[in-house]
Amino acid sequence: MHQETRKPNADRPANELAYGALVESIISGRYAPGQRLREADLISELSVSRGPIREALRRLEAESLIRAEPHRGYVVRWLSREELSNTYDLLEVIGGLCARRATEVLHHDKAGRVALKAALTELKALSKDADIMTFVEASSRWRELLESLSRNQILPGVVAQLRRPLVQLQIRLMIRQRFVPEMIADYEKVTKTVLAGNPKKAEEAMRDHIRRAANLIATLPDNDFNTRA
Amino acid sequence: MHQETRKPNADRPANELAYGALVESIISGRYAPGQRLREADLISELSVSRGPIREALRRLEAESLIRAEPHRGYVVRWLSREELSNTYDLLEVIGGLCARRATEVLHHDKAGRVALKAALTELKALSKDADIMTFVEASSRWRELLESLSRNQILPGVVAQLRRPLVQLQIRLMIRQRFVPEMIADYEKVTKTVLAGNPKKAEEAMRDHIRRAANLIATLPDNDFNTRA
DNA sequence: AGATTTTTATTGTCAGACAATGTTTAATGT
DNA sequence: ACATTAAACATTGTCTGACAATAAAAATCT
Repeated sequence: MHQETRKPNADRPANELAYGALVESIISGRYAPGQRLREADLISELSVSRGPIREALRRLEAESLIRAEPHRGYVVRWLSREELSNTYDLLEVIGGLCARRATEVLHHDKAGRVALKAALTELKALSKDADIMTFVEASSRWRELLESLSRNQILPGVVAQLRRPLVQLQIRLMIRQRFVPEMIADYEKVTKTVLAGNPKKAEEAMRDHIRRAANLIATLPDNDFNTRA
Repeated sequence: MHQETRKPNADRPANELAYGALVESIISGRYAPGQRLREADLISELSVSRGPIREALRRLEAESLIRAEPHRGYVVRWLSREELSNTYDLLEVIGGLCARRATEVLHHDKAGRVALKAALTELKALSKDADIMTFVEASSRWRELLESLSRNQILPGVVAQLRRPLVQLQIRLMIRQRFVPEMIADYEKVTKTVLAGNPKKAEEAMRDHIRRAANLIATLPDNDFNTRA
């Protein structure tokens, strides 16, 4: 019985496919902030039926990547300047916790120290290539490594959720202005402080770094932000 | 045309109804942690069809109140001791931020100061009545007031999400042992410190309070926690 | 008993229909 | 012409029924 594969696409579950495609489209900026999402469009675009699409949309709503307007559909979420600042306030204290814990853990984790150094080396090597996206990805890997070293199973998810609405802004900033050297210096400083083994200082270094990033992003012009809501 | 109300229940959207009912059942403990949720059961229990139920489940999954097991359904999430500790680490730094910011804001917000004092008074009054649930609700109101005073639009949602999996534990703790006086003393101290106007001290007081709460919950016996995963 | 196949239960997906609601356009009254 | 109201339209929300895909349980064979 070697029939053709039928309508239900067997490669990947339709709901995950829809969810993944939507996340991709949103954080890449292909769906502009404020843009309305119509179920009918998504059906034809993704070739899955309403069920999985609606499930994916609810999921994205819960992660506050999109906002639901009853009987009107969903719109891609748009951060106001204030929300951005609020988000960074949270990221700052959470990042501080992450660095502090990682420092404590690394004290007796040689493999971790090696891995962290490697991530930094990779980051510095990439700073010469001009490609922004690969640099952003590498810096994400550095951050995620630090998060995993902090041995807090909840933290990475919280950080990811807080960061999602603002990665587009970060990328836009990097593309328009070349802050890569400053960022590299920051990553290097945090890494060294963490490896030095003083949790308090590591926490402070990470908080400084995040504050600096916040200040940089705040220099973006008004039309990158939601002024209405 | 005064026909009977048809199948589509017009009172409240079915998806919200399902979501609300499920949240209620989970955080109240009516659905025990680890319990499996079958769509068919939920359909007959809530009298809504699969669509809305599945949307609600996806939403709950995104909020990590339940965990999805592909083709096997969902189970009510169960915190391990480690996850509980991790969660409190996050709540501690976030709570500290909240208290610090609220202190700054209250410096020039008389109405806010009055409201905060009122919330504390209510809390102290309720401490005499034995009803645990109303006390827990009042303490939630106190905390939420402080969150709103902190003027961080993102913070309340993050805190709510982190707290959801552990409120049952909190309630269980309060019912088994009478820590209400200690808690009251804590709330009073934090409130006074916040009103005193020193952000640093307020932050520290709140962090101490949350750490104490974490230590109390950690005294619960093993069978309140998930030992396997 | 242990491994292999069949059965069964449940989730995952699709399609079509209609209800509920919000938006736009047309009709109406002044 | 203008504002108000009513009809038409578009889109989401819900229900139903059917079937596919998968995992767990039961039955079968060696």
